[in-house]
Amino acid sequence: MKSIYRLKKNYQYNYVYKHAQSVADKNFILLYCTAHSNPSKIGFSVSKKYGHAVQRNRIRRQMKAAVSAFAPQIVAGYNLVLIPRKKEAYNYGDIADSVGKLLQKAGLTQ
RNA sequence: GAGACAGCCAGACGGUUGCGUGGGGCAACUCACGAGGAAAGUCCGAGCACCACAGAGCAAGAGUGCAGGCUAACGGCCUGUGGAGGCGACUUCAAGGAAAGUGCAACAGAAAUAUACCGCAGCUAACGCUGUAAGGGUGGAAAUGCAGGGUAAGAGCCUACAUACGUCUUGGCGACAAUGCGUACAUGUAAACCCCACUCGGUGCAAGAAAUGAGACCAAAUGCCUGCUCGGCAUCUCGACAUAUUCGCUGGACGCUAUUGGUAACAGUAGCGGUAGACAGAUAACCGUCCAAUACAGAACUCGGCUUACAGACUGAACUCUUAC
RNA sequence: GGCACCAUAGCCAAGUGGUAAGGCAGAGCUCUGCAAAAGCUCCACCCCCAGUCCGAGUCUGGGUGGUGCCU
Repeated sequence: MKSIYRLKKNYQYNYVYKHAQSVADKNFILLYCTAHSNPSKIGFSVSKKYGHAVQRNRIRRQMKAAVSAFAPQIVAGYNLVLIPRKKEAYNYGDIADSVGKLLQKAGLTQ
């Protein structure tokens, strides 16, 4: 997943947090709001409560891999933030399912 | 069979799809490299940068504390000395000074740095007086322990063996050790203040440098150098969505191997190697084979240590004890 | 990334190395016809592990968790 598809700045994250709509299931929370970005940009936020650095890096990489699988289908003009909910370890199949369902539920896939 | 010491590894190989940095190419694309022994804690020591070149004096504060060596330096390491532990191989210790001074030692106990409650012995008709510190009891600590002599009863009062201190000689670079002689006086606490010796300027890459935009304006004050006195330096403010851009940024007191010197830490010489550099921050997803199995854990300026976390293996010298033959 | 600070009962907290003050809350008892108020009593592994000391909440070292500041 190329870095141009990602949110970079703190103000971008703050904007999403303030203006976002959200959808969630037991695994993830997905925040999204309209923006002038084309294609859409996505950021990942993993809390320190989730675990130490190795665990946080692992869940972030798995989220990136799952999102990049859906990347061609995502509608342009949105900024997204994806946040994990569970504290236990994930397996990749569940992550991919959840992300796909959430994107569909939010109406962001073509 | 049970231990003791030293060291090393931290899954490997392959396939498909992807990520970061750098090189090549007009481009499509392609090639190379891509987290650790602790990257962690930030506990010490340095480099580097700015403050003045890191300064002078005074005061205060902080740290270290057996000896010799190693190191760029260190509070680190090595080899010893002494204490403590272990049958032993061996392990371990913030290990100067209590005779410079001050403070503290609750409760218990007769008495806590000075004493005589019970007791023992002598004298006395008795009250009591004198001598004593064997024994009892309290306490973490009560005038060195134990045996013999000695005595009215006792007591280093005397003697042997220990213990502690002082001192001569000898050995050792030294810490110190051994023998002899003398003494038995000095409670503990410095991880209480303190004394002695040595060391320490401050801030940390969010240090700092360059370039760019806007608005003021050339004056005597402001700021900084940890307190004071000197001495000195710099020179406006704001913004860029509180980390704009580029640099700092990775080749070093570097690593590995061999050899020489050294008990060792380490040092010298020769050869070989090229080893992340991001800025929302790169190692992932799926699968196959081997394996008994994969722990602790993710670089953010860089090194040397220390401390803490850690599954499972492996190696060395053949070191100690016990049992059997 | 760097630099500082804190941790004592459910909550707020005091605490010179020598028995852990106090307030609120909670539980029990007294009082009352029943309550409230009042009074009495109870409620602590001083964050954890080592060390120094005769003796650590306090002193020293290490760890855990939390808080603040630095452009």
